[in-house]
Amino acid sequence: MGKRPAPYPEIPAQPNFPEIEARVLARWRREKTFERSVAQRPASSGGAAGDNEFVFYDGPPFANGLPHFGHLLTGYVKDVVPRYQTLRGRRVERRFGWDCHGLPAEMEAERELGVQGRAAIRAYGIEKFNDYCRASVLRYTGQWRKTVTRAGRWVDFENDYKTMGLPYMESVLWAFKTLWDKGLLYEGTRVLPYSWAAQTPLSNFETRLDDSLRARQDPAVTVRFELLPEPSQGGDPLPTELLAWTTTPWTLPSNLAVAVGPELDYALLELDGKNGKRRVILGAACVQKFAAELGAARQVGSVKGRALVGRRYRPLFPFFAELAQPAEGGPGAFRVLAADFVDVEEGTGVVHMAPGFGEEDMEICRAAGLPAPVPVDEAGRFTAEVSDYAGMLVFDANPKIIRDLRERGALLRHETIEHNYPHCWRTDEPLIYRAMNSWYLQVSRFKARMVELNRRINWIPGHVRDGLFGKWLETARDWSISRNRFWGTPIPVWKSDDPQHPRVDVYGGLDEIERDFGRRPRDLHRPHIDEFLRPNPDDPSGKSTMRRVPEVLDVWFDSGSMPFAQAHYPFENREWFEKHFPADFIVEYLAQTRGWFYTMHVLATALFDRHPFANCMCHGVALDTEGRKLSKRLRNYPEPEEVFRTHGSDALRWYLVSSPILRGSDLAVAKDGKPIADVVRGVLNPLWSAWHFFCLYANADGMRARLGGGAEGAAAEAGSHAILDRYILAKTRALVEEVAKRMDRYDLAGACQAVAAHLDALNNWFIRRSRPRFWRARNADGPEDLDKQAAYDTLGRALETLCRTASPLLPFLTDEIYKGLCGGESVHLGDWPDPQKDGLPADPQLVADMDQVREVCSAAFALRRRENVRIRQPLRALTVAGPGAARLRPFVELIRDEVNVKEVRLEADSAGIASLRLQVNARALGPRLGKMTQKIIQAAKQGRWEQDADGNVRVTGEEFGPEGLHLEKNEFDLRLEAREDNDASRQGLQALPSGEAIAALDFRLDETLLREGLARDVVRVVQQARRAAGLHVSDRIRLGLQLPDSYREAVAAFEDYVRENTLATSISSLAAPESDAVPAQCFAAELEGEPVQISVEKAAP
RNA sequence: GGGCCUGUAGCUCAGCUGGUUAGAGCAUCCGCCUGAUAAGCGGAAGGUCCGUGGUUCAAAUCCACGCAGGCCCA
Repeated sequence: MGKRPAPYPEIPAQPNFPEIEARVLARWRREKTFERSVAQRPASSGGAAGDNEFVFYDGPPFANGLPHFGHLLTGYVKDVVPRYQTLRGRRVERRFGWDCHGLPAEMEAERELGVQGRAAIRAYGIEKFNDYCRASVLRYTGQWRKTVTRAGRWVDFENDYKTMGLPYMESVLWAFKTLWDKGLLYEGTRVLPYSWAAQTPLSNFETRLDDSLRARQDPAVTVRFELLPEPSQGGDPLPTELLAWTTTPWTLPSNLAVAVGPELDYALLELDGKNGKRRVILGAACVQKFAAELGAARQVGSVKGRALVGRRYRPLFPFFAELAQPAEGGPGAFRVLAADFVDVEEGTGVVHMAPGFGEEDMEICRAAGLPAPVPVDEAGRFTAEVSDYAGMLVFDANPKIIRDLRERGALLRHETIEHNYPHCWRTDEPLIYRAMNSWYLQVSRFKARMVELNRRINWIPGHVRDGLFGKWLETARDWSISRNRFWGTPIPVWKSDDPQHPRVDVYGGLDEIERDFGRRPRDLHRPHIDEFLRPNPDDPSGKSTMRRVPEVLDVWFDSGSMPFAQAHYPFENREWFEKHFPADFIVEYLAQTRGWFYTMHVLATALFDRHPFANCMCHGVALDTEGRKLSKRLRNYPEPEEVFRTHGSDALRWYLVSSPILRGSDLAVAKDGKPIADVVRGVLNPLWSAWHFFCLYANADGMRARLGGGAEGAAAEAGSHAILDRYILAKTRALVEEVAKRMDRYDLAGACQAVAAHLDALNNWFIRRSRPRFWRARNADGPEDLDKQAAYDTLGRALETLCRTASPLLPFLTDEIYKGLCGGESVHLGDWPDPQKDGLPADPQLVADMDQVREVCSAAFALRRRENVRIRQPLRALTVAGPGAARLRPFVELIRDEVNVKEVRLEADSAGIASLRLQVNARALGPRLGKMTQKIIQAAKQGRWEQDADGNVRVTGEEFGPEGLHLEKNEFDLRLEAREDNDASRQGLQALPSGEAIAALDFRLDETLLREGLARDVVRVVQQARRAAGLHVSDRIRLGLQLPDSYREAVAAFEDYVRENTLATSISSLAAPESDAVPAQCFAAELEGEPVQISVEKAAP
């Protein structure tokens, strides 16, 4: 008999997953699998153009940083969903994008070039600076590509988009111009969060990114503002001062007013000072806080804030003293103003106002006709206007300012407070608030529409729509879109440089610029674009020039433009854009509700009156086990490269995608990566194990599974075991449907759970129960071979379908198995399983029955455990009694084998061993009977009920009257329970959890049963010896045994059994050893404490 | 100060369109099988469902008020 060729790969039981992944990656690259998986799906299904596309937008990462753990998580989701949709037949194009502009790039360039600040950059040369930025932002693209590729993420790097590309930027200009034409842009002066370190204002949402709020210690001072006598009221009887509190002493030199709450009560205190009596005014509710300083003071009156409004005071500093004189009939500076926002929670109820440095200050002061001087330069240093502190960084000036106040007698209290203070997300330096000129998008005008359009978006998790994002939209403010920087899309506005001849031009594209300037920009970046000058057409003298304003656009304007700018819309691809907007799906981390999600929504609403994406998934943040953010500095996370090397990408993918982080919560990642190893153990190994089993036996038998249809037919032909075939195929169908349902809802974790549960059914039920069918010797075309073929067909089909179903979740492993199983093309080029075409029967009843079978077996095992009887010991009989028992008829063989009994009896009547318990269906009963429900539940629990011959059930008891209370059929279930006083002897009883049947195991043993049990014990030790000897599962052996008497007798009585189950061609007795030494070729073991020896010798086949 | 989320077994989390006895995985304990897998399988133990009130015949689930944690906004 010649050796049959192995139809399947010879694979190890313990695979090296990283090695497999490397192989699969090489194959994908060689066979251009990704490209083909996209290309083979038509964009339209024959209906409307593009109707077969699933549109995915890839949020562009900042290009000049390296990919980190968080990117991997997002990347996996960005891969799983498109792979799934591709299987479903959709065309899913995936363009990678690079976010090139903005502060991150500029900061890095400043650092590396040693050029700090705007003035230094101008001196260095804007062109050289920007050239440096351009080169540096693409520095890590290679590393990105490598990591993303290694993670198995399929994305198109060739056809990527870059926000610094000319076409992209031209689309951004178009957006600006379009918004301008709609009247949604304006230029204005406002107080903005300003990063003096980065020398630029930030948008309100940039200050909210990540952990920009950080604890910081600052001085808090309480200062005295000395009121000037009020001649009209005859003057104050004594010198009087207002107390004000601030945590930004450096703004005091710019103080122009103080504000009080008009309706608040203020206390008038009198105290003795060095220079005689004086009076102090502060919020009545705040007096207590200043007990230390004002303890000796007497309250001599109280006054409403309203009454203080208009009073003048002496400026603390001389720098802006001239503003006390009203400019054009206004009231002038250094007066008490009214402001509703003033409260007495913090401070004194009197608020110092520096309109150049506070948003509310500016509003209040502007209403009072006051200017907003800003004596602080771009770098956060005082200007010459404030001569005493000129050149000092404002925070550094605090101590000197406080000292000067003290010397001047203007300081009441100096303390230090720790508070949360916003910091610059790029430089980590504290921000200041500063009046700036800026360009604004008037978001407040279409806020309501954004809220409306948001209702069309499906957010995952759902609460984000009306919660985090919805609430944020409702409070949206105008967006400061300009930055006083260099590396960005230029604001396309040209202004006349002569105010006598004003003119403003806005350009929305290269053609328009060429038309007016006579040449076409080849690069829209500064400084080139700044060189486009022309005479002002509105100036008859011809002397003034149109010059571009210096600002560039906020980088978030770039990324918000991604849906149209990536396609150079509207200059090209008009149709393409229409078909790819809005996106079907995007995913980023939760904080992008302030970033990319938000800016896309703003621009989509303003420009197109549409929502930009239909399904948006927000995931949480990965933290370490201490709850800290993952940081390079702390090295508190498993290195991705290391995980790839040890466990592989599929394990990491599964770990992340199956975790609650996808539902928006945070995930604690253990640095040691143990949970990832658990994925290997719990998911990858079992899947591999099933495949290994298949290969092992199929190769030994030289048989192939027939996958192309007919498996079901083959299963039907086969004998008694075919029910397992039908079961696993029906179970597989249920899996396919469950995973589809989950994936369609973007519940990736749920899909993982379904796959993991299925693996258990496949390995620990179908395969384990089917093993004898794979063991049996071939017998050319006998019934054994038909059954064997059916088993291979079924297992092959189950594996093949499982691979296709799980391929988005485990793209490497499933492709490796699929290729070995089916040959030919990658699993990722196939279709989602179709139960009809793939012959997967729908049989929920069979699946439910099999679940019941497993319950019966579990019950039997529990009974054995209770009685301390090992499973190898055959027992006389298992009885399953109850109305549900008959359904198990087709499974008796299976149960008999699994629980090791000689007979399985199914009986409808369980009266002898079980009693009935009434379980009322409260859901049905409640609406009908209301209050009575609880009493009925009580009665049922106490067994106060009767059943008549027709099966009618009445609960009895005084409260239900003499007749009792009749229950309708749908209002109760009768469940079986083991009877304490059962009439069976030596029987263990265990009710099934379903209550439909009760299992009774007969533990009475006789000589034969005992012997068989011992024979099985012998078989077990022989199997251990086989394994120890390194034999193949199908090798035949000559078996030698040296056993205690009882076992020898058992082997003699069950010799055939022992031979069959150990593949022994002969069994002989070994001579009793003369010493304790074990002969070299023998395997030593113990049976019930007695030493035994076994020799296994490979026999001819 | 306001908003959103979270609070369930030792740990990580399901369940929460109200329905009697609250589940899973991991960890623990006990045991078992073994001609694929000991990186396996089974069984058991483990819970005032954060608290207090309320609605209801019935609350982990709905409502109110708290408490604790996270995030966001003032």
